[in-house]
Amino acid sequence: MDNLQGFHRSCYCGDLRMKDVGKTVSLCGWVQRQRDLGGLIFVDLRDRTGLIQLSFDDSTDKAVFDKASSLRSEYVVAAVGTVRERESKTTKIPTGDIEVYVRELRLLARSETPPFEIVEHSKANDMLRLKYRYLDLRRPEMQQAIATRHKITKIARDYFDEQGFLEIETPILTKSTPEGARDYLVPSRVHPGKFYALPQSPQQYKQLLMLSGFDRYFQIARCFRDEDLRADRQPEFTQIDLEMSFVDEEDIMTIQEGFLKRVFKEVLDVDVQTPFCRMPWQEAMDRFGSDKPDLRFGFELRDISDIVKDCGFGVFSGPVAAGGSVRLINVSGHAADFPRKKIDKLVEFVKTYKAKGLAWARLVDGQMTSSYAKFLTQEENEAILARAGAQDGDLILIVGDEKNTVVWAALGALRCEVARQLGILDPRDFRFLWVTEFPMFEWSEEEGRYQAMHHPFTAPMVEDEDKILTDKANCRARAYDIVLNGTELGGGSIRINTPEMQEKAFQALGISEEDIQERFGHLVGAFKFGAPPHGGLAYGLDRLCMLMAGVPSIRDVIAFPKVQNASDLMMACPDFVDDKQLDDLSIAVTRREQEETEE
RNA sequence: GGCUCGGUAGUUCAGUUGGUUAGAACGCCGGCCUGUCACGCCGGAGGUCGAGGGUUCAAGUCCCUUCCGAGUCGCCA
Repeated sequence: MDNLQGFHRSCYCGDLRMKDVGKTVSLCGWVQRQRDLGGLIFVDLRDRTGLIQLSFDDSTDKAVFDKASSLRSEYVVAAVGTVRERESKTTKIPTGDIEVYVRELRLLARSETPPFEIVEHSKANDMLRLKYRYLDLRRPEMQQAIATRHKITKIARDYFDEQGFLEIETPILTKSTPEGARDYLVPSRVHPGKFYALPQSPQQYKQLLMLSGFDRYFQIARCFRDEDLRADRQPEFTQIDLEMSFVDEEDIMTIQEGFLKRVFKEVLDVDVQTPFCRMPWQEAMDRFGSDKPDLRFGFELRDISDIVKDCGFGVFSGPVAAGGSVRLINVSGHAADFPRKKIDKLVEFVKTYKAKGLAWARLVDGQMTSSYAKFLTQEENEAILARAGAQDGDLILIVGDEKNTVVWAALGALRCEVARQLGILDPRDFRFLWVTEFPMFEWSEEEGRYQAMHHPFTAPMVEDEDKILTDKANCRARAYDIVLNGTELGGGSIRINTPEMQEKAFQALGISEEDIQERFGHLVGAFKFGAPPHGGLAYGLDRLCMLMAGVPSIRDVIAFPKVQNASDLMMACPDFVDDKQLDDLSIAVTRREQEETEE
């Protein structure tokens, strides 16, 4: 085994080109592949910039040649040699016109055969890749994704700095706030029985920073939520978190549009048009069945409750009578893409959203086949088709339910599902949208009370202020989400800045005076000392990176992500700890998973 | 917590109505080879079929339980 003494890298592998022919270069990296042709050896050397071919032949020093002969995949080497034009070129790699004819070779580390090949477009399954994440990260697409993430955070820092924002760190050890997601708790030796919580977001700190006069704050903030995972949800994730004083919604949105425009231009060379489209929450639900609509395609929802409310078909008239609705989407021009079998699958699909079923009509060659038409009058059928704007070749899909939330959820998801199945979603087509005028409150079936839809510090819309106690269902908030292609990229609001309004908001949520003091006393107390009008926003950085990198999961843009049960396969954590540690923390464990019996 | 899908050489997969010694490709090891780049040619090693239990003369295959992974509903102020 050799060492690096006296060796200094002169350049990276992937940067070399024809213009470098004749130069002597010193390179380091991993052996991608060795091809031993007998009297001639080729080695593809890889670093984070790409591949370069090293060559060795009968003019090579015997000891160097023999060392090259012993190289295997993922060995770490350093080489000194001359860049020369290849005898036979390839366009498969950017450095395919040249090679480095090696005169000095150092073997710095051997490698066992890796558990999967370190190649682009790896077919190895997720479990294996995550267990050996350090090897997975060697692959070019992972290197690119992590580099893209770096660029995005770099631009965020530059941009917000230029806009006068201060980056301020807030505590990781903080206070549990039972509203919202479950907290990760952290015990402390010096406080038996008491716990810190890891922050779900720096929300209260950043509002206090506004009160302190910092005016414009931002932070690349790690956040923690002990909830179940999804492709776009990890238990620890990163927000680009920001807050501004003396602003309204427009000020905040304008700043964000500037940021997103710049980040898309500099990272992807994509020009996004500003200002972005804006849409009240109610319109988003009525047209798309979702508060994060994907605007890359149509198939918008249409309400047909008025047409079917008195019809003889209980599946339609029932929901309307019960206060719900019947709505449809027209998968225009795609009836031929959805034969009966595929429609049957769609029926099962909507059932996962609690819809009881899916009525449908296909218009093919002037003929309508339908699951429901025979139960309705000709006038009703014609009215439905007219409402759908139906033409030959269209597929109409209808969901009715006594709860509008079910209709929206089912059809909202269905329009995305059919678009996905049709393959019409272009990942390079970026459609931004601000969703505004969110409801202030949301009815919780589980709790049997209204809960804050955003968080309890969100200001009500000025014209709805008097509804906060009297008409909760129709009280709208000064909250906004930034949505991109069906993904909620971020959200924020104008906050309450007076103790009077904050008290009203807590009252509306049914939080007792005692609870207010105990849980939010610090914030309420602070607001007595002159809080400026303020508001802000937080991006899900991981989601932004995911969409910009064009990958299907935020795991692909996080160096060391966790799997669905929130464990880390590489580090094998969480894990049991010594009784001594528990004793120091005054913690008694009452329930534990089956510990694997070893030996 | 629910639903759906998956787990077979190092890897990616195939494996028929339950029936001989569980196959292929890539990778790996050895040999040969001077222009390869998915190098080529010859030879070789490599399996607790996720785990446990059951049915059966016989289980990778059927049944039950369980573990692990993915997607999703609930959940995510």
